[in-house]
Amino acid sequence: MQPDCELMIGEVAALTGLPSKTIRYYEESGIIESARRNDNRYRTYSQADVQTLRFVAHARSLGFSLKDVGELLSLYRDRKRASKDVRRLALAHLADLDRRIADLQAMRNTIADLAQRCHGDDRPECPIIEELEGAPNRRKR
Amino acid sequence: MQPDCELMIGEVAALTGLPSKTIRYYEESGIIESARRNDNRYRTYSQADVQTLRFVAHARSLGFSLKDVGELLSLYRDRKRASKDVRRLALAHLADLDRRIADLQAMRNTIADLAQRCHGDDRPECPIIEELEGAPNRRKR
DNA sequence: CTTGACCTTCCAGTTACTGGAAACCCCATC
DNA sequence: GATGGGGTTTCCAGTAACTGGAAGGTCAAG
Repeated sequence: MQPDCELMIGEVAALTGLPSKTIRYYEESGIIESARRNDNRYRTYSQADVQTLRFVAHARSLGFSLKDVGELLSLYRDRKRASKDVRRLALAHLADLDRRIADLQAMRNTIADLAQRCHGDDRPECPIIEELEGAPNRRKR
Repeated sequence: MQPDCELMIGEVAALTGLPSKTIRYYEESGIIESARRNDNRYRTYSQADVQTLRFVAHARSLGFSLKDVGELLSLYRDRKRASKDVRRLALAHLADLDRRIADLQAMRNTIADLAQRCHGDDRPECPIIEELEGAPNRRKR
């Protein structure tokens, strides 16, 4: 692969694992800068662009929001970044993940318990329905 | 509280913990049937409506989608329901929750590991950025 | 010259709400 | 009677991060 061969969006999609649509969406939403165009008005990408998109894809796969990804990208590009800024972002995300996991886990445990107590036969009696009929648990917000 | 006193939406909101907006939204999206109106065209609700909305709120708080809530509601109303139908819904939801928890947990562990290895000082070296720079982990889909 | 595989833009739909605007209703007060 | 306050109504828009589809341009092969 030549160092400066220009790639089209489909090739970049194949290289990054991101759908072309998503790459265009990232451009449109300002997460990456607008791609150069060739004579046909087709977007063209360099290897550096592929690297940037891989960074984005990886950050997204770790659950960072696009907003966070934008900040991570600018830290990534900043050679003088302070690692504490990166770490702060990561820790905030970690806390968010923990919150979401705890919420889901609580639901999961309740559902598992109810499902386990439900006969699951042709009769109408059902602890699941009965539970839903009762007062909802306090949901913290 | 009289048995058949008609409540206005704000009172129902207070009784169910659901915002008025959300109650209107549930009506509009067909999850509950359209409320009767009084002379002012204000929505009025019975105690039975409050009970239905509590059911909905509780199911939502357990993470069921509105679509699922619709099905649960019709099972709730069906005196001849088979508990296995309820259970099937619950088990599908459980599987979904487990999938989502596992996904989040994997992210969480990676982030926690990276954050722990990051010095978090004023220097630019950062394992978090380095990880994101590398190839993204295969994400199953 | 047509076909097929790309690419382009634009619009709509997804989920479950939430916020805000403009207007109406009712009651209490000045 | 005017005003104010608190409810209510409808409608429109925005959220997050895409995804699907339509209509049309470009290019190489057959």
